[in-house]
Amino acid sequence: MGRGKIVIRRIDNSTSRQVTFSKRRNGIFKKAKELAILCDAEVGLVIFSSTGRLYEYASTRSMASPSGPSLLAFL
Amino acid sequence: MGRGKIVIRRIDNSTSRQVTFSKRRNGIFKKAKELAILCDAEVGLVIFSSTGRLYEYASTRSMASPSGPSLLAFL
DNA sequence: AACTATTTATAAGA
DNA sequence: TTCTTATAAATAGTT
Repeated sequence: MGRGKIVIRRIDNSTSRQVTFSKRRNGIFKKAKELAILCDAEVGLVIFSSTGRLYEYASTRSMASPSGPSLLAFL
Repeated sequence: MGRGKIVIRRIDNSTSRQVTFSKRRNGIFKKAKELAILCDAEVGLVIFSSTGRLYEYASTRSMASPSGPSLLAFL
């Protein structure tokens, strides 16, 4: 899915890893939103980057915590 | 991404919706696993189908509940 | 951050 | 519901 085929293993180069993370994070959030809409599903997605930053998506209020969309803030 | 282009809105036909759900659910789980490995990220994904069935994935133990991977079983 | 060549995901069909 | 395949979409490597 790109100029070359890749093997699914940890990307050693930290710059490349960060770039790939950013691209694929956007991709998976888009997929999550599409799935929720197309299929009338409830979807919760939580991602912690290797640097510890949190990214999350909840398709519905019931997939989120009472105070907002911080699905797993308790961890 | 297929024989035709589609608009992202709820699929009315319940059979089609189920088929699309099954395909896209597999796709997003694959993406989640790849993201976790490639980018050394922690990923938690929870999906409830419109029929109420639960599907989930947690890349690491810390993304899952103590008793197993039921990330949001408390909801 | 943009660009494309390619790979991958998948919509429609069998 | 599993398999196929034409095509849309995601993205790896590049600039």
